[in-house]
Amino acid sequence: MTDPRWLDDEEMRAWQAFVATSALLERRLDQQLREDVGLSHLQYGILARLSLAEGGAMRMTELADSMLNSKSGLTYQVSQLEKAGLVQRAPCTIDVRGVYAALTDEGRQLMQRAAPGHVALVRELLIDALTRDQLTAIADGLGEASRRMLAEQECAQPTTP
Amino acid sequence: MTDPRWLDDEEMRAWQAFVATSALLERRLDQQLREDVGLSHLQYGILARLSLAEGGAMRMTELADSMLNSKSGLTYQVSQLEKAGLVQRAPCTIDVRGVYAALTDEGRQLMQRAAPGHVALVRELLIDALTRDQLTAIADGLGEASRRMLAEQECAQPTTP
DNA sequence: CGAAAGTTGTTCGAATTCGAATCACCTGCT
DNA sequence: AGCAGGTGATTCGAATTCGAACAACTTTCG
Repeated sequence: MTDPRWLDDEEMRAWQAFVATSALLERRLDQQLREDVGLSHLQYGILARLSLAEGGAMRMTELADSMLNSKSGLTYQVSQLEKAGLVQRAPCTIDVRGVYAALTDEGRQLMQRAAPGHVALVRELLIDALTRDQLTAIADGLGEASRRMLAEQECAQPTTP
Repeated sequence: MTDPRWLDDEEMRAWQAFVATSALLERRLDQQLREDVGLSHLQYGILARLSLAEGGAMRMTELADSMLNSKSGLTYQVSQLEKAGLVQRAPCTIDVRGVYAALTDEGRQLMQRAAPGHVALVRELLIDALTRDQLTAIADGLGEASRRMLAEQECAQPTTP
């Protein structure tokens, strides 16, 4: 536990830019989605993930894992979305404990209304601020970073003495 | 409001990498700080910001603006930090309404204990996953993006007819 | 001066988050 | 079969978040 390598100027610049962008972007996207279609960014994320899934439905845990969220947080949000008629729960036949969250027609329609504006804002605030080279560097670099974190997460090997 | 330019593969790859990294990193840093020194990432951020300030003190609004946080959120967190003895409020002599949040000795000491581990984790999870070129691209690209968002924010020109 | 308008920080209520505990159920092993 | 341990989803309480409303003060300008 010696003195760790501090961040040099360039590293600090990258780190601060990353944190600032992350915070500002999250706030803006959330705000726009709210006044646009009445969804939080997280709720949009859930619906978006479901849109991509086979049949517009996923098991709760699978959905929770694919999002940032904890399982209890997902239970709450899916309940909210269900109240709003955008998602419907369905029992799982293979495993009685299991629950599917399935996109409703209304949910799909809302996504079609929400997506263009959302994508446009992502483009305006982030993508269009980047050169093509920067875009590639970010895709590669952050892709690698997130892959590492995800891989680490799955190594929960129990050491049973 | 025609069909907006969708994201192409490369853009999508960058966007997803960014979102994933942002979420995973935030979670990990928060978790480590909590078990290391009992601070949330936000609280650490507040103390870090104060450390850099002249005399270890800042006005509440200035502090709130420099962080992501809303003013009410800051009031809450500073109260928490004050309870923990890491920060102390002080009245502002120039403006009676004003309040300074000032780092205490204890707060400064805690930061000295917290910083090395925090920096080490930032390095491990993000910095060390990037090549030097990627680091520079991120610093430049995301720096530009965050600068644009901040600039936009300050243009709240009232249109008084 | 002195009223109108803007700032500053806090308080309030509602919504959201998390982790721990819980209950019901599946799986593997003997 | 039957038990031990693991898994899936929910519920609960505590902590945190936000925006709107507020009170106190400052600034601006006629």
